[in-house]
Amino acid sequence: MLEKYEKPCYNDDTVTDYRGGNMKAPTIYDIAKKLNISVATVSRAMSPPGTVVISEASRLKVLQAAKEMGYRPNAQARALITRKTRHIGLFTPGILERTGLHFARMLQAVENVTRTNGYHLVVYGELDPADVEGRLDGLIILAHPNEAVPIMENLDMSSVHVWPIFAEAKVPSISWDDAEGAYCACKYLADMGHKKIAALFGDIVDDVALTPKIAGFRRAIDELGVSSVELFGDKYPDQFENGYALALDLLKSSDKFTAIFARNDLLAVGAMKALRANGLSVPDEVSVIGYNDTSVATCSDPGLTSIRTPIGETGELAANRLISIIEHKEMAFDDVVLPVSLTIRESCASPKRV
Amino acid sequence: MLEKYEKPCYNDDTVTDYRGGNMKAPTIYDIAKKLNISVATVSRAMSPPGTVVISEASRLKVLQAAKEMGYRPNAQARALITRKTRHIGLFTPGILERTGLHFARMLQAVENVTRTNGYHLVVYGELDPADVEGRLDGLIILAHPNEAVPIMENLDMSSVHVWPIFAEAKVPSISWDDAEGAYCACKYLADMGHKKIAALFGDIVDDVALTPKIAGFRRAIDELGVSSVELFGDKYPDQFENGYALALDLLKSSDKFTAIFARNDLLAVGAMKALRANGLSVPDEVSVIGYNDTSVATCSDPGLTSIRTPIGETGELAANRLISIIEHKEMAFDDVVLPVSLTIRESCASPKRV
DNA sequence: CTGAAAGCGCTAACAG
DNA sequence: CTGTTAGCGCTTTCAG
Repeated sequence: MLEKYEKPCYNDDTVTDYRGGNMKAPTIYDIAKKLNISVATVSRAMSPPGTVVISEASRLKVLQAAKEMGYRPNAQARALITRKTRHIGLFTPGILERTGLHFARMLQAVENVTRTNGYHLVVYGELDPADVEGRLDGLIILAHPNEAVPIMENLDMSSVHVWPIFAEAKVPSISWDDAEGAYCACKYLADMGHKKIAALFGDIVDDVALTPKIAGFRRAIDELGVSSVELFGDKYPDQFENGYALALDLLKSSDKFTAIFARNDLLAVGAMKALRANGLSVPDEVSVIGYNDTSVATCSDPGLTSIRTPIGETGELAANRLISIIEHKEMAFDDVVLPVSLTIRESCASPKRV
Repeated sequence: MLEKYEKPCYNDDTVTDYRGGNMKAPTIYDIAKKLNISVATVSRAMSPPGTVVISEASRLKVLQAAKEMGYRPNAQARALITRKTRHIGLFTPGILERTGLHFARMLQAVENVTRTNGYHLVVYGELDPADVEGRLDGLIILAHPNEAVPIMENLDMSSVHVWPIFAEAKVPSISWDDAEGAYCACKYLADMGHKKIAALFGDIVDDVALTPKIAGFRRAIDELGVSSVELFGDKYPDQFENGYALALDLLKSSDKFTAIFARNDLLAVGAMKALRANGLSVPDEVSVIGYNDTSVATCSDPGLTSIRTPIGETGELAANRLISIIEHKEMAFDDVVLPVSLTIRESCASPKRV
């Protein structure tokens, strides 16, 4: 009976535990041989229940033997024929600089979803579409449109784009509402009674990712009838230092602002430091509100009131959607814009300074 | 001439650019057919120069055709036969909670090294050795020994362990010198004139990862002839809150400390906040030194003097060493302990309070 | 130096 | 429901 298998069987019949020795890993041929059945049946037993025709008895018998023998399906052989690698990529250029403090939160969410669904997450700080072709089932692009678009255009696989602004209609996108966030921050300040709000935008004006925040801020200013000063520019590579420098500029001018809205938390805490260095207390004399609600907001003193952006949720959603697309549960989906919220701490109060 | 190839050729002769149409990707058979040579020669041309016998003329001819046809080697087919996947894993449980603020720095370094060497980095927040078997060429284990050891014992591949303490002699390890770090912090304080130093250790005493810090701290205390108070316990899940609470406990006691050494930066800034809340100024009345030199140290006010641990360097070294092992350039290497350093900011000064 | 042929371990028709 | 068989795309002896 055993002779009919032409494929070589490397392991003899005494194999009970692959880990025990240093022989080659058992294959479906070894299982088939041991059970006197065909490799096809073994293969069928290995595929997810319900996706293939096989008797319950066979499935159980094979699974049992496989367990005893320490069998592990060979991912490469499977991928070679199914054309699915069960790898999902995450492209995130400038892990530290750009995505900064958000990154761990995002990665954790994405990794959790991919792993739970049986995918392996491959992380790239740089990416050439050519050398991931055929290695990935799909890609999550966590990048500024400037970097994302060239990738998307040459990519031969499913992908989703995550960024607080839409990049392209061609690729499904997940983002969060930065216009609303900036509006909300500004309104919070105005509602407290602030009449002149300074905005620390930092980066260069034509940065597409900054646009929604500027728009939201300006809309609030107009609607709420308060006045504003907008500060741009980033002299230093470090956001904290930029916040410090920008706030200093602000103080040198004669603007009678009583509140500062910062484009991100680092800029905000930098500004707070400059304020204190100039004898101004936060929030008694000047209120400061940050953006992103990162760990620096939690541990600054006073605690920084900040707009919370749904980083983790975004990552989770992106991963889930990508998997749906890959598995054809969902061929396409509408772009999603997640809401932001306000985390109130101690850095804002009604204005006392005039 | 062409009939001799039994393997099917899916692409006709007009193929010039795979991207142009939606036919299947070209294989070595397509190249061989076009060039009227054997697939063996094509295969040889694809392997790294010098590793295989082939005439320079053939190699160039094949490479040229491959480029024109948009050929990409199939990673799975190659892996199936070579038994090398060119994937390296990074196991890092509790990406956010545990590895916290370091994580991005470490990941960036590791990703950079792996990518530069032609490897793809797969990240795992949880890992069962069974389901990475055969998918990875090696694994970087960035985990507390409690989590690392069970993994290492069941792992069937090369691995290196990264943690500020040795876990096992069996696996090469890279770490940094926390004993020296704690000593150095304490000495810095003592040299400034502090006579009683409080240590905020936070976590439970028997945590193996804490041991070197405690040992280093105590050695400094003994050698330098200063006195100390050690505080343990973590009431809250959040380190910042723990720092705050621990400092409060300290203030309630009658200890006449003038300086605080904190086990990590978050604990330190939490303590600074508690100090200020009690009307004590840093560093005028109490000096505070942190550990790890993370982003919160940079942006706290006053800037937190902190022990810098070489996270990025560690990741880089770990990845390089692992690759050396995988490629048999280095069969084994000595465990490495990287030095730490002191980053001086504004949170420490000579004691004025008595 | 090059070609023919044998697989790597697995899945998927296609028969039975 | 199960077995046979033909590959997936590539590397690697082994001849020539």
